[in-house]
Amino acid sequence: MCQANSSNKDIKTVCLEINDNSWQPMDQRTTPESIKVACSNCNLRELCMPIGFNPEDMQKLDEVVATRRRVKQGERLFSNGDPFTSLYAIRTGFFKTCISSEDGREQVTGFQMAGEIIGLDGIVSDHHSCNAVALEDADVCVMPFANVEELSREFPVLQRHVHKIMSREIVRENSIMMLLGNMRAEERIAAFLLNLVQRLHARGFSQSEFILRMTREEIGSYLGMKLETVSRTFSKFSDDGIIEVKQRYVKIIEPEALKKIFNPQTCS
Amino acid sequence: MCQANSSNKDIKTVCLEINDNSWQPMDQRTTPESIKVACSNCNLRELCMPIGFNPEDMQKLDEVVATRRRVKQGERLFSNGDPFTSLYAIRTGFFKTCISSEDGREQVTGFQMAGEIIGLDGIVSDHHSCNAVALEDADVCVMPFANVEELSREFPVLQRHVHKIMSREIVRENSIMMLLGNMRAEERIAAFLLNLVQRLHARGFSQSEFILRMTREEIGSYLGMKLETVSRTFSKFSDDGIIEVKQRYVKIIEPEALKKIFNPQTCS
DNA sequence: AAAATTCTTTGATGTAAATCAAACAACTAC
DNA sequence: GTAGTTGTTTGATTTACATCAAAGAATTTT
Repeated sequence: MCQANSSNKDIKTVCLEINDNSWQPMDQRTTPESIKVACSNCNLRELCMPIGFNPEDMQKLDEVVATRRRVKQGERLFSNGDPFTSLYAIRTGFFKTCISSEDGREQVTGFQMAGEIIGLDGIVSDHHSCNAVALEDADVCVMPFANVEELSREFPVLQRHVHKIMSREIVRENSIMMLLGNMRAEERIAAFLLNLVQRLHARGFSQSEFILRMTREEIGSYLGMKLETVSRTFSKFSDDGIIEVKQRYVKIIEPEALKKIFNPQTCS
Repeated sequence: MCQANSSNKDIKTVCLEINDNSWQPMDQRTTPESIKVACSNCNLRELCMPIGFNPEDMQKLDEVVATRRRVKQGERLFSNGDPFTSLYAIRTGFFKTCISSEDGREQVTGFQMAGEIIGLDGIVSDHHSCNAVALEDADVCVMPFANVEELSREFPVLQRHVHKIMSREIVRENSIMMLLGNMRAEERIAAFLLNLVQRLHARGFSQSEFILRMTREEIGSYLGMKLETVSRTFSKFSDDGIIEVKQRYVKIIEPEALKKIFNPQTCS
């Protein structure tokens, strides 16, 4: 979730800004695990919580979050088969969710960043059906699903919000199906980059440059292609002057060109 | 949704059985549109509604369904861009949902049969983001989403049920992503056939034979392959003695062989 | 019943992406 | 700092599936 603005120095700065929790009351600063935190004064509130609450309702809404949990890079927030108890709101960090077939093939089903909700897969069977892996050190708000449901019954605006989050995930996956079923490698990569930069921009990062949190292999798994093809496509875009790539650093030079590749129709 | 048991004659018989509504009270028999119907005495209740209601609660639950609506083969229940108002429970018939990119490429995102819920895509933006097309004459229960949400607040078991339905859809789409991203043509077709027959069997149809409601092209669109490849794969399975195919009629001769193709690991 | 349309099958050929392979860059551990 | 590990790039070759094409069923229209 740390994004470059122009140089390596800037990367660090931005990371500090978003990870820094010194603006929070002392009793909410980071300690080992399980710290009671409040949505009411979280700067990500408008991303993961409904808007339009009056102050006293907002206070009640804080009850939805039980604790906070740190997940180190490479560790799992939950795994396939784990009992489902909670949804998780990402405060900082970056996750991938993935499933694997019995014969070991892995499919990345999504990349999630701050303000996004993770764990919806577990509701249907009371067990998680995917793994959620932190791609960088992360910090999540643990929302026991019983709390979510109870408060949803009390607050229609929260209820609607929960429904929208689930519906959004369904719609997102629909568009991934379109990507996987109908698009060629260049179109997939263009769509991927545009989606990523759009979400990052909504979180206050640059519209043009960022640091990838995932490997070429993980991108390929998400987009249904091999890591070599991901790498070649990046190189191709770079040769064409559409993007600048240096390992995990990406700068979008010609966003319109990317949009045109993704969707030949709408753009000119 | 009408499935053969052994001959064309049987197909008609089964269709009649499931479409026949003479068991219903006179005032609920089919007329042009908008007939009040009750979940409490619907034979699909256990598929689309939560179980474990006591009789008086069940009565209240009937309020979730406002009307019924007939959709003729080829017609749409809703289209991309339509305002979202309701979820639909399929009583009879068979649907596909699909999205299309601006340049006209179509992606089938699902096939839905009796007892399944359709329309969840519309919640997030208050507008539908896909088309729902009847692949055969269909009859759906219209459930205004406002009713669903209101009753959900009153009945936790209904609330949980709605959440599970949405989560199930997310998990289904996850597995389609695995299919599209990692599997070869034969594996996709094997998975498709096994899934279809399993759902049909849960509805009282044969475990081994059925009539496809969709074209080769629609199957291909769902599975990310061309209609010729679908046809060739069917022919291959037929040559191998795994299935019997004659146009839309399919009989599964060797279910274990299909499972083995779908998942080389778990089976023998 | 004939004609038109839609859907399916099968064959021949082409191609985008996978696979195989090797060098190189970056990061981690000692 | 060096060795080992992990991730990335690029080239050569292969392949699964797409594309093109044409004939044959099945269904619908007239």
